[in-house]
Amino acid sequence: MKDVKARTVFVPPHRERGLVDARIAKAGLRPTAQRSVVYGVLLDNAKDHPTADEIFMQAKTEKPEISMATVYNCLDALVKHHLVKQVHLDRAATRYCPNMDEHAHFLCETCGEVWDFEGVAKPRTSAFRVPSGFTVTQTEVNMRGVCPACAEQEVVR
Amino acid sequence: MKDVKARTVFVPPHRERGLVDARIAKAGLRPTAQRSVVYGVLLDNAKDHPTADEIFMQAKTEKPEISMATVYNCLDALVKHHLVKQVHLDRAATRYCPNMDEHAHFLCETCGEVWDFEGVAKPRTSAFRVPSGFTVTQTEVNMRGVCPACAEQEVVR
DNA sequence: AATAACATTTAGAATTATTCTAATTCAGAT
DNA sequence: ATCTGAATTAGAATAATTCTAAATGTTATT
Repeated sequence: MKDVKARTVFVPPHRERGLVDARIAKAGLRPTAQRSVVYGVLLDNAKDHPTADEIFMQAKTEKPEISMATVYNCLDALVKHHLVKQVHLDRAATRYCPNMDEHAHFLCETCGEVWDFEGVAKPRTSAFRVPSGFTVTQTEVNMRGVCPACAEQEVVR
Repeated sequence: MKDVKARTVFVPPHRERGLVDARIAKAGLRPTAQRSVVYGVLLDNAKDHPTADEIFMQAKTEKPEISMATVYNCLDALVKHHLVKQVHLDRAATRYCPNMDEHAHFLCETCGEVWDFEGVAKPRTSAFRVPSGFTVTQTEVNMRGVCPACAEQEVVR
């Protein structure tokens, strides 16, 4: 539904050398070349919520030998170490999100684009009534509807 | 991870004949035999959040000729007509939920059981900050953690 | 009641995302 | 240098879902 933009092979300027590795190390993971590339790609395309396959295609431009299995391995490791979140919006491929701040996801049902909605209620807020005895470690809020651009289109049509 | 209990072929007493069909019709769908069985199975096992496959297996006990494709067709139709919700908790098979009241889902990461948490904030509440221009038609709240039973086990171990 | 038009169901093939496997490579410790 | 365990790799395997084309069922029309 969406294409990852083409890009030259060198590391983008805003992805500072070492910063990515430092974050990976701090999370308790060994910063291998593959993990750095995968996490870097994700940080560069945070707003796109790419799928494993999209990440794979992009990662290959930086590291042509990387394999799909490795992308999955890396993503799993990053998820397990709380650097990345999985987003499950529909039957389609899992999307990945490096924004660990509290936020919701919005899927436009017309164009398929995914958006971040910042500042939703924290899980501990009174808004959520968690029965006693349950321990909640993660909360995912997914919305669906129509984005402004598609709503505009609809009016015109 | 979970088994649908075996059951005899006759329609369970609490699933009143006609009620299921009436609901389907009211939603704007023709109440075919297959749709009634699928929706009926779902209503009977609402708390289980069954997958398409689990629904298929159960539906076969009532209607042995039913096919998997039909189960998917029926579920899609029921979802489209707002009688049933899809639940996307993880990479695994989509689960289906006939409880259309506002509620959240909780996945126990230890036992895989899914629970309904009633009474969460409605999407329009101030808890969710939806940027202007976006129309939200549906909100899904998914939590994960440990359920009371599994927490108990952990202490014992 | 017969027919046409259309929707639904069916079995099985096809697709797609993800996981698994076994061999290889790599990094850090000795 | 060498050992050891972790990470990576290609490709096969699996599992959920979708697609396809034929058959069946339903409704509206005559």
